[in-house]
Amino acid sequence: MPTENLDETARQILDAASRRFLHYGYGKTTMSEIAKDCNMSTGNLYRYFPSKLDIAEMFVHVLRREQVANLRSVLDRKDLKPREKLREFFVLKFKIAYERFHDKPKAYELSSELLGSRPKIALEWENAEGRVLSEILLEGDAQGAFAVEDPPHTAKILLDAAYRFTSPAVFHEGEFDDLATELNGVIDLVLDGFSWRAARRDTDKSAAAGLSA
Amino acid sequence: MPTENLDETARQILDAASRRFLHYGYGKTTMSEIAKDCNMSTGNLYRYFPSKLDIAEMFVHVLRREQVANLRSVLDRKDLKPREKLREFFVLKFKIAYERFHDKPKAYELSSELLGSRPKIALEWENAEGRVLSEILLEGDAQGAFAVEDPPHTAKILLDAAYRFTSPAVFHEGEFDDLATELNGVIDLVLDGFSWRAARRDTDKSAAAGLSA
DNA sequence: CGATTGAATGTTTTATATAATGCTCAGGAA
DNA sequence: TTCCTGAGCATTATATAAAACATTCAATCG
Repeated sequence: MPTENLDETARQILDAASRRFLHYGYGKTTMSEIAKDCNMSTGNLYRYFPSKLDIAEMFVHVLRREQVANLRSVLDRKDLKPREKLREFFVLKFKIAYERFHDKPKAYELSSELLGSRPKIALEWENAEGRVLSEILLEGDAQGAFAVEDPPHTAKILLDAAYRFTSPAVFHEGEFDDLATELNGVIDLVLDGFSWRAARRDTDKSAAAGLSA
Repeated sequence: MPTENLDETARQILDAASRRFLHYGYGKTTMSEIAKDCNMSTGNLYRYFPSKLDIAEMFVHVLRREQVANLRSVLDRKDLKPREKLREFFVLKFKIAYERFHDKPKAYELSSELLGSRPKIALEWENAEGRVLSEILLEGDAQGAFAVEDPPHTAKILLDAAYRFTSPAVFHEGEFDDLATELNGVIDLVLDGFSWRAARRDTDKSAAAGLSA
């Protein structure tokens, strides 16, 4: 469902719907409003999208794609070492989650509404982020910073450990700084875990070398 | 608000209310039903509890106290080493959370309802659990298994890292085993982090010893 | 023939009326 | 004085009617 191969008309519909979703929210925008914005009838909308919910899905799909691209940009930063990339990944993810809840209430409302009816797409998001994280881990592993046997699995573990700072459930006003501090505490601990594993792998290696020698 | 220094009448009210809460849920039990169960008038209930919500608060207070006592029992297990206690603490916490959602829907409904109106009491629960966890950390630190500068702070970090497995938000049928596996993955990583810190502390010590010698 | 329309349809939201409930308090019983 | 009652008030929940809505499709258009 990439947005590139969208019909011109479909894109027009998506744009009109997006504007209304952001401004008024999902529940408060009607199909006839979208149709009127596009100078067409309601019936014609259904030639391009199976339902209103599918328009919403495409809308958040675009949003999430931007966010994942944003996270992926951490991979390209030459100024960061692997461990710093890992931290930056989660700090950025935390910021994105916070802003989604804090500055874009309508987008947040839309996300929740969508996840209520289409729980599966949350898995897609997790997988997309997991893939980026896996690449960070793989790069770090190659450079000796981490000792990761199974990057996708480890990525999942890490996303679990940071879940509190990305779940929209418990953001309260002013908690931002406290949560950011705690997130860094979690990352510190996790990085120390990787240090241990990397050191263990080194000793195992030299032990094996010693045996074979 | 300990339950011990409760008036006889207050306890009677609490018992009657508890039975109805568990069986019918908070919304579906009325003050006059509770009063009838106690052979008294509705007005009299208010001599012992400020409001219906306060009865509910006392009710879940009792439940949570049992759960915290349950978690604390991990501390006394002679057969477990500190690291195993840490793991057992979180596995047990996970099971409790799962069962609360899975087998006792009414109790869960009550918890959510209460947290909606009294967000602060979630902090009390966290603190109570944090205190137990701090003790585990302190004991492990004394035995050299962990290197914990600030047990309460580290406890908070650990509770954050395990948040996903204790938050009621995303339990879905059948997910239990997968989540349990992932929880153990998180604990593995965290324990490796402690191993690293303990090893670092040892080398620091011997370095200092070497200097002073 | 593919693209579009807009009235018709069944469902969901919303507005309104009605009943039930949480809570108070003036007074009564012990 | 202390404990308790229960009718009364204000609020909240439930049931019902009305309006709005998402979706469909036979008919129209280019």
